[in-house]
Amino acid sequence: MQRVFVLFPVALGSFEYLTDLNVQVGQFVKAPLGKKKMIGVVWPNKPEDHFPEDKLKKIDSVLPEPALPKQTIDFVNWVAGYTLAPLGAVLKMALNSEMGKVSKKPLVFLPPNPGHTQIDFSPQQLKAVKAMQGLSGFKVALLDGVTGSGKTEVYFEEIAHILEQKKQVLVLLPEIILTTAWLRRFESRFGVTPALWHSSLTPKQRRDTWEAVRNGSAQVLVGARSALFLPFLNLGLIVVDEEHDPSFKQEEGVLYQARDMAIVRAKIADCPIVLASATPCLETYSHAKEGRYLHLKLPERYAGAELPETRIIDMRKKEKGPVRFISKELQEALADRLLRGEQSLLFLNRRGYAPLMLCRACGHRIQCPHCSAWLVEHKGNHTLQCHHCGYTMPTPTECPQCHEKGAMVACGPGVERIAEEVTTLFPNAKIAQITSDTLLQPKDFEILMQKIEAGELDILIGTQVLAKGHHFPNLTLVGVVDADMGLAGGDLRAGERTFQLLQQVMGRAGREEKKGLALLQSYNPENLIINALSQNDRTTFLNEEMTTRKLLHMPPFGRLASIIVSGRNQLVTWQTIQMLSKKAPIEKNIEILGPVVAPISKLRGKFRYRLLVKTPKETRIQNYLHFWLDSIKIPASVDMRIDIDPYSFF
DNA sequence: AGCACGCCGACT
DNA sequence: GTCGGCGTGCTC
Repeated sequence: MQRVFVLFPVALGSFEYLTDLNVQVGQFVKAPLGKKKMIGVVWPNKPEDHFPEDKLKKIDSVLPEPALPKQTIDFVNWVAGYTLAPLGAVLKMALNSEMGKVSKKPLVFLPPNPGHTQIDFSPQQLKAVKAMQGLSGFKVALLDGVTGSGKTEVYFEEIAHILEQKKQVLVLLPEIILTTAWLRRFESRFGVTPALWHSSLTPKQRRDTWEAVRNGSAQVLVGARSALFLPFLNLGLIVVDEEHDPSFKQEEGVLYQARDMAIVRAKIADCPIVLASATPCLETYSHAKEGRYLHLKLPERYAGAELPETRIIDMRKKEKGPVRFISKELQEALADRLLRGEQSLLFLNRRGYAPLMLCRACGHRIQCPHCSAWLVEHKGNHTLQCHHCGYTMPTPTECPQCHEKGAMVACGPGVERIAEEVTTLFPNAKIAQITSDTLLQPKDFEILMQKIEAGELDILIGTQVLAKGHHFPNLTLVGVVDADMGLAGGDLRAGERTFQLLQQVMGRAGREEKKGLALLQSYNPENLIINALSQNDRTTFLNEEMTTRKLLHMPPFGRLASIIVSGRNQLVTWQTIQMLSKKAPIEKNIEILGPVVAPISKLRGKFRYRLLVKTPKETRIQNYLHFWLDSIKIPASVDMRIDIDPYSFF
């Protein structure tokens, strides 16, 4: 009989068992846990932490499933240690729900052909390709190219290079809905489509893809952030495309930043990692500037296309005629494109018709019953919706408070309202609203893209789903309806996010021979970010932002962790965070900020409060948090979670 | 994460 | 008397 540790895919640590079976670390076993039998993984021993022998249960059986690779085990351990998430919760991300089942007819993944197509590279692209091919072992490279500079083809070349060495490649993309265009490019370069990993795979697809990654038959895998935890056997390259994209930060369950964890994964595999972006995030840019990352620059658009001309429209100036959300200048630019048969894009990052319904008679504002947020009017289906919890109600005809009829007014614009205004201004234009409400499935996206390409649409009006990676050859005008929108709220990354998002959106204009125009409507035209955007001056913005962060010891010049406490009972929840705050150990150079009410103080019926821990860069913030929190008991009705390197301050 | 235990209110 | 609501604590 030997003692072994087993880790299960549930939010717990590893448990000790007895067995007379011959088991190896990484093997899958079935063992009793509570009242149930569960499949877990034999985990490395922790010699210091043994359980009384008479309380140990026995392992039932060893599964014929091949063992989890050692690199995956090391990675799970590392991520749990860094994020302070329960080890088993991290393991869960590395397994699939069908562990132990065998597919009768597994999916077949063909070998991509590295030599399928030869690409004509510009001298700059060629330089980047050569530099990447020179990498050996672990190294981070930032592929820093303006929108339309051909970054994808450059990293495809590195993928081909790694495939020739018979190693596996992982490509992380921010949102899988965008991949149809990407997959087509991959297919034309390599002759086949790669293996895919995302949340809408069927259980069988997950099972088969997982297995194909583990046995090496899937050579290139493209996926969303969770693909990082797949059991690669011989990983030779990771690519993180659009590395600045905020969706790489997982904000539910285990809280982690996939870009940062990808770097750790590459380190464990001792292989290079390429971060690609036109607007690198500040952390990445700073490391590249310091020389810690290889900085590969593609400063020009491919095939001589020029970056769009950009102008700010000062919305403070009063215009004659009716008050509109679309200024005269933007209207004229739209009219001009319609005349020339070119396409336009109007960007507003707000779904629905209006973000607030207000009663003119009594001033009542309609709020979500579960969240501290206004309900958003959606005229399309005559509802009011909460964008935080999904609560929906029919649009009322009278005020719910004072019952005055016809007094409810819509305040502010959403995409639907802009579409309405465009229809009034240009009744003959073919327009489309493009938001996550209208694009429910990848197929919807495909159909839309075909319509755009076929010239069946004149004006696209949409949210950030339009911002990324798309190539619209005939689109020559981008109008940003409210450039100031993202700057409110004052969170650490508001400026950076706005800059990245708007730069990406503006980059959709004029990607081929026709010159593009981008117009930014702003009530704040002197703002540094708006100005940097209008002058296409990324360097000024990044340097200014870096100076500020350095001064405030904010990331990447300091470390942050957020402690979020939530519960249905407001008083108990508040008392809990007060208690936590009072028990924080006093350390030199460590600041505890708060407690504060989270910006959306009530979400899905739970009250939320937050503490922010700020330490110097050199401090291992996890050690401090362990020292502080490990011995503290909090009421079971209150949930506490820790967010290391928080991105959102909700 | 599940699941059971146990303590209070409502109903046959 | 008993059914069942969910707050609390445990799983090697």
